[in-house]
Amino acid sequence: MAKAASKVERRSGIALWRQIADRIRLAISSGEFSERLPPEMELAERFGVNRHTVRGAIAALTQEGVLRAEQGRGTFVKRRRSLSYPVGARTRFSEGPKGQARERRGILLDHAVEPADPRTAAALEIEPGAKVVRLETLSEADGRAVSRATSFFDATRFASIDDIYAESGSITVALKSFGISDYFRHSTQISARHAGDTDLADLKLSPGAIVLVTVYVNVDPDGRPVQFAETRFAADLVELSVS
Amino acid sequence: MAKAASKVERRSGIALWRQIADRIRLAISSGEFSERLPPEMELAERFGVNRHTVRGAIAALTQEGVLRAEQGRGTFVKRRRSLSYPVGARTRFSEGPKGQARERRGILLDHAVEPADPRTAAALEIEPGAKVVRLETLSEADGRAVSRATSFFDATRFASIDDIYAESGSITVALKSFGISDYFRHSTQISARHAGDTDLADLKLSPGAIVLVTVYVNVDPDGRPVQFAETRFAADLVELSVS
DNA sequence: GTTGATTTGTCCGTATGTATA
DNA sequence: GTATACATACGGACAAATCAA
Repeated sequence: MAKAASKVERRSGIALWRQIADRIRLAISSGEFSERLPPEMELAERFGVNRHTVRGAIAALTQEGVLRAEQGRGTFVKRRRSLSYPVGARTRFSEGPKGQARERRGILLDHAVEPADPRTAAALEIEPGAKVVRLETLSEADGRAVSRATSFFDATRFASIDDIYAESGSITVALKSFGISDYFRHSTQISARHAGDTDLADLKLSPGAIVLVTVYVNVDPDGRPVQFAETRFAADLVELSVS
Repeated sequence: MAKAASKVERRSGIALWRQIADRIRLAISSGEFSERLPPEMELAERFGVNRHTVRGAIAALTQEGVLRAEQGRGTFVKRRRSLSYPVGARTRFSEGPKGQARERRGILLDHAVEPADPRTAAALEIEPGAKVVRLETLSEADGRAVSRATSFFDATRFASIDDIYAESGSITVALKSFGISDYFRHSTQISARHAGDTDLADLKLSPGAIVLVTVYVNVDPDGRPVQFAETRFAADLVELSVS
């Protein structure tokens, strides 16, 4: 790839230090800065700004846990392996990040029984307005929040699925207790957008952060829909893998 | 979904008017504002800011082509359908957006023959440093730039593939002229990040925009890799569909 | 061990942009 | 439109830590 042209835009509504922070984060993820960052003066010259402005960007990234600055030595990139989640017919989150054996848990943030909106009803193949259970869940890997999900289940089939999820922290286990020993991913829609307020807070992201959004339906072996859900992944931590 | 909590953050490095512009864009894409925006005063109250700040946000979105303000009548949402691209074993871009029949074309921006870096060599199963053809391409649907791709081909097998792509605007057609009548998607990695400078320019995006990134290998019927590529989609225009 | 070069950390002051009233 | 408060960006200077000659 060509080296990035040093174009930071003024009066764009985004502070220079934040634009530069984003650029540095990008350069790290693209492997341009692998271990150590260039000195502040060099970065300032490259981006065409004052050294203090670069320091602002570095301070933000340090706060974010991306960088670690050491007086007199330099600024270093904190190593953070990216997680790869599989997406396909046999996708289930309990499998977690592919390959990497990691400590993983699901946390129930909130739950409610409510009437299904038209889109949810269509996905679950029930009457619009029929009662559904909504679960708001958070998934952590190695103590780091990686995804936030909103799931819907038919309330007549899966009453009190919230209790079982709260205990087990696993959709797979929860469904098993309702006699669903196996299930399949019917379809997955993938998009990306800026994180909203609640995701920003729950996933501990900084403003402007990106979430990878998957919207999907899981069906039982008979092809009956059991779960309609939207999962939002912190895009700087995970990638999705289709095979 | 719950109504968005009105929390715009100060001293976050992002001007309030831009945060609000992002929120409005989000509300539009989630269908909350489908046709007409609420009055400026109502928005100001909702986000907890001054009316002038909301006007700044609306001005930016109007400039961006998302909104259209009419004197005395209100502010209206310019309709823009989102494109859905399939991802799977039989994925090829010439199929284009699923379902929607649209005018679609591929444009060759640049090409070069160069030694393969280790990652490319591994993906194409050739010796590191062996010559590869690199194609930089842009895809448009209905005259709107939707994706930017960087592709690599083994230069000994696919010499002058650039010429054929430039003529046909299609990878499928180009490969066919080399005797590859059919091919399969071996694997796809999906991630999301802020658009870099060149993508910003080529896809005509505004700073801070998001790209959906797919990295993949296409193989011929014998399982031999033929193409290693990264495609970057404008995230506000497209979603990916795995089935 | 000393010196000098390099690099991050902190202080000053000033000008401009952003947001409110 | 005007006034006020605060955040952003710049420029310079110096202190503190590190490293190598």
